[in-house]
Amino acid sequence: MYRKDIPEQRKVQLINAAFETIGEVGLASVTMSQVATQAGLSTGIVSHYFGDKEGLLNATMRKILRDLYDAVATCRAQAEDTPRAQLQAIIAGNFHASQITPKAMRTWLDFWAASMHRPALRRLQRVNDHRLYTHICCQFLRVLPQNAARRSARGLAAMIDGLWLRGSLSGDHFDSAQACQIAEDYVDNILALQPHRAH
Amino acid sequence: MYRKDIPEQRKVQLINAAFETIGEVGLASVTMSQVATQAGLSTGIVSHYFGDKEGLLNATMRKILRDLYDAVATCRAQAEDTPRAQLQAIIAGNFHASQITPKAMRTWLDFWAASMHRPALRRLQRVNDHRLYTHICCQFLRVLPQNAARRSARGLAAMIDGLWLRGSLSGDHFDSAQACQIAEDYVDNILALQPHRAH
Amino acid sequence: MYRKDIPEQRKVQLINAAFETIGEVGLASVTMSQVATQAGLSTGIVSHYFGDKEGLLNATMRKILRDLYDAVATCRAQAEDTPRAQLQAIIAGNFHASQITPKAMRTWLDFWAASMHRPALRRLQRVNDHRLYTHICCQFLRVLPQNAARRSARGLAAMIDGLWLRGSLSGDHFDSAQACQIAEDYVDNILALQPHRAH
Amino acid sequence: MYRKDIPEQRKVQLINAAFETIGEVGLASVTMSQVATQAGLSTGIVSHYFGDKEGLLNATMRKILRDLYDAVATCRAQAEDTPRAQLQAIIAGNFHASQITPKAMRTWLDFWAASMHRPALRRLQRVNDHRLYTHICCQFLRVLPQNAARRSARGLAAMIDGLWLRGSLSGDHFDSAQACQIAEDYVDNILALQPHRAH
DNA sequence: GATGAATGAGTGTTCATTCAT
DNA sequence: CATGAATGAACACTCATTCAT
Repeated sequence: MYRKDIPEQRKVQLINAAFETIGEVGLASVTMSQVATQAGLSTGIVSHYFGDKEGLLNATMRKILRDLYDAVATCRAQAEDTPRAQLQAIIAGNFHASQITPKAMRTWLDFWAASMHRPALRRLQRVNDHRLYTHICCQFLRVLPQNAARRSARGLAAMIDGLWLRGSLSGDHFDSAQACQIAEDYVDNILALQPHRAH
Repeated sequence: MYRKDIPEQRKVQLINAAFETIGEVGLASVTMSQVATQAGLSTGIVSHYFGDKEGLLNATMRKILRDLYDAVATCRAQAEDTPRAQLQAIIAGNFHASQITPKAMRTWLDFWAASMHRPALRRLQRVNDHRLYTHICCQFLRVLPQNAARRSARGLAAMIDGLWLRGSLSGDHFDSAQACQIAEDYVDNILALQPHRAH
Repeated sequence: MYRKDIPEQRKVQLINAAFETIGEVGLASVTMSQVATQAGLSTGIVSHYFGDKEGLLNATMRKILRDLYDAVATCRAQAEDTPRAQLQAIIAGNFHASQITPKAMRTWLDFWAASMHRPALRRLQRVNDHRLYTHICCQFLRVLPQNAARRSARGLAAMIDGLWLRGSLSGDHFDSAQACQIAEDYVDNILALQPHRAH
Repeated sequence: MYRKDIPEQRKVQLINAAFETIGEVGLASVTMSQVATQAGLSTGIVSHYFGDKEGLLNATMRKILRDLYDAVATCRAQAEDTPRAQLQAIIAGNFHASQITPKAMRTWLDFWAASMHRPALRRLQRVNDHRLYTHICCQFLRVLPQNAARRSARGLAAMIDGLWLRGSLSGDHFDSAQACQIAEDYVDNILALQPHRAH
């Protein structure tokens, strides 16, 4: 059991190194040697554990998605179980401190663009996208009819991604509070216009 | 005048070829030979006209931004000069048929990601981003106080980019009408909640 | 006759441009476009007049050798016809102002090295080398027995080329007076040791 | 210790291959593939060990200079410690069998010409040139006043380089004995004219 | 005669991948 | 298990040369 965990540790080590390195130099210019060096390991080890470069990138993207999922899940667990609170938690989770560092945002965007051309990444990306939509939609369905809920969910998901996308361009500081405020206003406007079916 | 236009023709030819090829294989894997072949020209010609690969990519991105600008400008010119109509025109322009083909959307996203790591592209991207925000903000300012106008402009810009970003993932069909609907609802909700300073 | 001289003018123009450009960037990195630009002409013209690059380089080397020959011939014509005076004139001609500019020295050396690998240039170089030796030898033969004259001629020719070679390395300033002094001392020592057969 | 020496072996292997190949085709036309093939290795390995072409050329020039230094040092070690014997040893070392093969001479000259345009090579060349001068000057200073010693040192250094330079042009055979004779005569003439301060 | 747009072979260099140790 | 030396295909880019105008 002790020895069996070494491989797993190596993988984690390499995935973290990949995340760091991609954040620094970009997905387009990252090399396997850079990742190995960052991890303090030898060049051959990457192929040894992940087969090839694509394997490492897939694993890295999975880690990133999981981190986002965890951030959102933590926020939601701490929030009340009302639609408004849950939606605010989802928003807050997506703009969680761990998700809005320049490095994280650049990496995110790099993977998003890469997923256009790499089927394996695309599948991961789609699952994730759909999850955000579904979670939002579930909450809206508690207070809106289906069509309105779906439209609102699409709108909120787009707004979250759009705020993040535009923020990624600025470079150093992402105004998380402002982003949350704008997204929450959107939610509040929608809820305010509804007949009082909920809470 | 006849001879002097040949270079310009070649440049356009190559930029179009670059756009096509990037749309097919992605910015990360496009090669200069591929572009040259697509343009029906020899490999050396690209460096001859654009200096190097970066020069061609910059020119290609400029073309893409100009195309979007033209689409938006055309829509706005055909709309009435009320805030609501102009905002709808901006939305419609951003989801214009020429902008939502899978190829165009993939290319857009590729360039966005690349602009994180290439200063020249970043500058272009920033100018463009700011322009969308400014145009929207101008219209909101006609009916909203400054702070509200700014917040709404950020929200709408984010929503437009987010709808487009999420749509780029789907692959084949982008539901332009639905996207417009969601963005217009956002605008209408904002305008509806305002004291009746405008129309 | 007027029109027939235009081609000749063009050739001279191009050869001068080649000399200038090689002096600046070196024989190894000079391109035909650079030469054409320096001459204020089009790129195609070089092949038109000289066939190919090698043709231009051969012509350029010929010009350089002729310039040196002229410098030496001028000096010799102005000197008395004694062995010592003639040898001093040969020395002076080789270190003539036109021959010891950094540009001229670099170009010289570049052509010398190139002549190791290009038969056409090698032939030119050999003719020139032999001419320096012969001229010197002729003068020594007036005062020395054949063997001694030959040895001395080889020595003086080597010293002249060596002074020039070592001077070419310094970069900006070649101490012409010092070089002449050293070479003349060599001549004087040889003549001083001889039985007084001459003057 | 066994594994650590492999890189060093490869470097030596590649430097030798570079020397051989440059001797055959010239510095101007040598390609990295040619060197790699000559060394029996793959093309990528050169960049792996020397960074780029310039790195390999610098290393190759260093090797050449070191070889000359060793040849001179060996000759001097075997000679008596009198000025005349030491100067003869320096002359002999410069015309040592290993230094006067056509290949070696061509390569030398190629590097000398290249050093005009490449700062890194120029530095090496200057150090080497100065060393020859200094060694000679030290010996002359034992029997001549400072000014005369310096002038004589410049003369002898020039003569050595000039003999070698002119010899490089001949192609196949360099008459080492004749070259030594001429240079030694120069030394003897200088020493003979001196008041009898030395041996 | 003269142009300069176009070619395409050839270069240095990078890097994922392999495999003997 | 792990290493890192070695590979070689692929790339961007250069430039002498050609040829339609």
